[in-house]
Amino acid sequence: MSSETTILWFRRDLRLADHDALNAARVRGSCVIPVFIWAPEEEAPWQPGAASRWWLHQSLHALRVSLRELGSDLIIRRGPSLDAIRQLIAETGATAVYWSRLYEPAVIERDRVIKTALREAGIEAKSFNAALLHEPWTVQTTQGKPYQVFTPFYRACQALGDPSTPLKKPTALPPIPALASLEIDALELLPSIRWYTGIAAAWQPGEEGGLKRLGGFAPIAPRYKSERDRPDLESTSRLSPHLHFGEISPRQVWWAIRKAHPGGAAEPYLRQLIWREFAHHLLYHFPHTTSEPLRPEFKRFPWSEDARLLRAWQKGRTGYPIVDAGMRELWHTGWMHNRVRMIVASFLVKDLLVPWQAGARWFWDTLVDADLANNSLGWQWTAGCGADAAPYFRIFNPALQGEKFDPDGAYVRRWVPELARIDTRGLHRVFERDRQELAAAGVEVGRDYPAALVDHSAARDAALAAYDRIKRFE
DNA sequence: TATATGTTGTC
DNA sequence: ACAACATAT
Repeated sequence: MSSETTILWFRRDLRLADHDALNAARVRGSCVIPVFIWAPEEEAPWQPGAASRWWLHQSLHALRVSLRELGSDLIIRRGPSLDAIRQLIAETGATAVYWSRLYEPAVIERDRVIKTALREAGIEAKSFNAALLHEPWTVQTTQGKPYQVFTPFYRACQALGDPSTPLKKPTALPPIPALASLEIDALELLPSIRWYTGIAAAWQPGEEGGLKRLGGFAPIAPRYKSERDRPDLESTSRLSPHLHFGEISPRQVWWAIRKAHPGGAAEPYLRQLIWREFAHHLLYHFPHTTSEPLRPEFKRFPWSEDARLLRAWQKGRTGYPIVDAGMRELWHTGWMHNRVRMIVASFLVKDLLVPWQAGARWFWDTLVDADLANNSLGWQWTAGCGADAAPYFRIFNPALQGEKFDPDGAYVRRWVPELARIDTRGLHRVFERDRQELAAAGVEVGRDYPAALVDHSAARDAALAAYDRIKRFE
């Protein structure tokens, strides 16, 4: 009996369907012991932020309910992870530990140490893929090197063909012996101040919530092609937090979309899944890019460390309506539309000249889908210092972007209600309008809505001049 | 998945 | 007057 006991170590694979490690553990023997170990310090310097912890709390609850429905349970312990695993082995006589791989540098190193220690102790330690269509070392250039440009990476992935079809969720699981477990509340993942009510209203964490979201999105996925850039519409999948926590797998998403649209009408969306793969590829092969620019010349970029500017951006008080709408959507819901992420990021980095790392940190703490791979890629792309980077001179004009992608102003009116009565023409450039006109809509700039933090045209010139300075010494 | 500006074409 | 396009950043 004990020789068949397998510890199933859950981390960010919080689902029961399409779970290779779970499947292998069931095949191996009659006893599977699901465990979650809370050890945030092992992920330093990128331990989960506040929004992620809220999500994790909910997701662990959902996973525990699902496991109990199938006759099993979720044992919850505190780290250090290796100590907790050893303790469980002593308590259960387990002879194997299975888990799903992650790709953050600190986690890779932690897992490597644990795998080695377990094997030296005669335990079968085995990891599985659960998070990616193609793991980072399975895609390489003809030179055998990692990709640094998206399009060739995308083609290489296409050449690898469709992933295997997802595994079904088990209908029953073996019962587990009586073991001590913490309550989820004991992990204190929820903040003492209840700032998360807006987040709770917007999301259903957990496998069921993820599958519901996928089921709702798959039929309308073709809309993604034409409406993806419209934050005032609901045309994106909003699957990112579910994917981050592994509540659904990219294989499940891939096949649900493919089967709903065999003609290829949803290819633009599937291409975005490959961006996610690309981000993990880069994180794995260039692990320093979480904090350092991939292009070294950006190390001497003359950033401004103006805390006042950073704070205004964080609070959504920049005086640029589309930027403020995005930052407030983020604060209230733990999420921001991707087009708006690019706009607010460009504003922070290029208009305010605040280091991209400061923006990445804020996103890390406030996004429910905060993901080290995606976050690092996104910020470096915006700053122009990363792989496949936007050339530095691509500077978003927040007024133009607003007019183009929020043409009716509905997104701004929703998240910046003090501007709700201003007519659409000129809503996105409220700083250019005269006082009387705004007074008629009940707005006094500087009292009801902040004056523009910087003049975009001048800020653009300053950013280009700063870039010119680092370029000259290339 | 950029923008500002200048030139050319069309009415 | 303004769209369409080219080009520099």
